[in-house]
Amino acid sequence: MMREQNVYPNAHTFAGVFTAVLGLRDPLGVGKQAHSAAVKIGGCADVFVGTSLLNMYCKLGLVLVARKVFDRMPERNSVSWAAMISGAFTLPDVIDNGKQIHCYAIKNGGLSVVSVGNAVVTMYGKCGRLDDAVQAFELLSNKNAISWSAMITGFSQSADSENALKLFSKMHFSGMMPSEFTLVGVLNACSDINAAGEGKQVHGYLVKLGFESQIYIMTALVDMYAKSCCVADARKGFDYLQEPDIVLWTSMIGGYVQNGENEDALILYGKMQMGCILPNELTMASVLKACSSLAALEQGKQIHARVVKCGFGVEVPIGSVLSTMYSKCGNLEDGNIVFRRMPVRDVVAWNSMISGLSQNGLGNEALDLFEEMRSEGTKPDYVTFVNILLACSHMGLVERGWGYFNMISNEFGIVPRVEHYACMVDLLSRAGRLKEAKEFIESTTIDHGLCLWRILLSGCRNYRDYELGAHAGEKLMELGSQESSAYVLLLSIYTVLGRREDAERVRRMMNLRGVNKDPGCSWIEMKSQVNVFVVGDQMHPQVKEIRTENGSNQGGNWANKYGLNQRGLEVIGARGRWSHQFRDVDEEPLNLFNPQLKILTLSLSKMGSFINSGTSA
DNA sequence: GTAGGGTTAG
Repeated sequence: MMREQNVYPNAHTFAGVFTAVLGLRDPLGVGKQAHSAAVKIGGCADVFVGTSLLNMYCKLGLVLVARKVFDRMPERNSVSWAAMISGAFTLPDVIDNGKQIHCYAIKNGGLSVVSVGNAVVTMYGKCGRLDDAVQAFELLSNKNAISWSAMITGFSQSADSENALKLFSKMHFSGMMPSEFTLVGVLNACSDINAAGEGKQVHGYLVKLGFESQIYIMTALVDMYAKSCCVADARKGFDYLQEPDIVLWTSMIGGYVQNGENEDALILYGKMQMGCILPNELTMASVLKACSSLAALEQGKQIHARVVKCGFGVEVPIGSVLSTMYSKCGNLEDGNIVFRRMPVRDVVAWNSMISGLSQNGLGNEALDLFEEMRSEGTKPDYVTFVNILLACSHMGLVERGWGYFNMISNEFGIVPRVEHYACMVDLLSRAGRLKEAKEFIESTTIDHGLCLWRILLSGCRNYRDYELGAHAGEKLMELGSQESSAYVLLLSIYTVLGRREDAERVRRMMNLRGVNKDPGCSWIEMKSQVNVFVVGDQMHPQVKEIRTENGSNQGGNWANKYGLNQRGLEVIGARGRWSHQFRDVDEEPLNLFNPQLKILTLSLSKMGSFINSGTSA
């Protein structure tokens, strides 16, 4: 408005602008614009303006940029120094210095001032020093809502959600009214432990207090429902607010992705673009993940183009998901290019590329990359080992697999998870060492529910070990499995063995437990069209070519091009699996009226037009 | 003093 009225800003106007942008939702873009405008009129030479600018960059986490500004300042005052110093602290510095300041405050009676005490609680909470935070919290003689919120948020941010909830209930009974900050902390705690029940109670409570139109609260609420697998409830919350901001859009899109509703995620993204809402890096990461899960290469490329247009680059997290997206679509070269171009590669980025290689059948390369990762000093995490063990599994490297399995705890001090045990059972089963796999399952004390037996069962199917298969199948039934494939397999085993009574028992159990047989299906995108294949499917217009040309050894045949195997059902890459959803057990009459399939094909075509219209602009 | 993200999976 000021500029509309032809009043030109002077240097000091910009100082105000730099401070004001920090309150915006997407401060960096506006801040950078203001920065270059200020440079044009030479405003940054002013100590006051320069200090506001470096303060802005510090608050946005861009300490190096702030340092550049600082170094170029012709004049600095105590505020500039303070801003630069506080911006440059790293976490260990903060803890050490925070402790000193804490002592200083105690000595000088500062803690009797509640705001100082609250700051201490917040500081310890943010650093994950919960014991210290609790101590500081309990020492507060007169706690206000901020004190309670600080402590609750501290718990929930340090993944101690149970204590967050306990403290919230204590706060409630003490008669203290919660603020929006309290409720955001509590909702995050609920989503962290998947406590939809508690989350709903908090939801009811906050409606009573009239907080439901507050955008921070609604975002936390949407996230809570999405993380508790109540994506429809999340959507209700999203629709409730008339003007969702980019964070709320991103939460909802991400909520769909987390729940595997990738088509809905892309449709919502299309809608967002129609509303001319600008995405940010986090939005793009979620949307790309949706493309990656769908193996929708064309959509993914378009969104990649948009990422470039927005100037987002291939930093974490976009780089990781882009690399995954290309690898999952069988385009390892581009996946690798993205990976190599990432300026900083964290453990997730390495994991992406390792899994890309292993999924495409390049297990040795995956293991080499793991070594490269270690030599570059990146510490592997538990996902790294899942990928490594899967690579061993694909190549049948049993002994090396054992080596890596032991390495998890021995060399890296990571407690092996169910996933690692599952990989080992998979590795042993695929290698035909079924007895060993069974002994491994029986020897472990880890709480694996059903999954290890299920993996062994499919291994037994591949090697036609009926006896062991029946054992695994019975275990699954005994443990109350709801999965149709286990029952179907067990049924066919007993049929083959002629054990009619047992077969009949399995059938009765299926009816009793209401286990349904869903046909397996896969899909692949070719030239912007999604081809869906269902078990026993003869409906594809080119099904003849798909079925007959496959199996012949001519180079570049349909099998390689379309990634279909002989049965024409399972989507496989040229050198391995990709985009494969369900594997079928026995041939089942085809149900093309399965509502899920309809949704899949229809929504993909719809969303194509949304996205095209969005990116061609 | 508050909200959203990427890597695994039979």
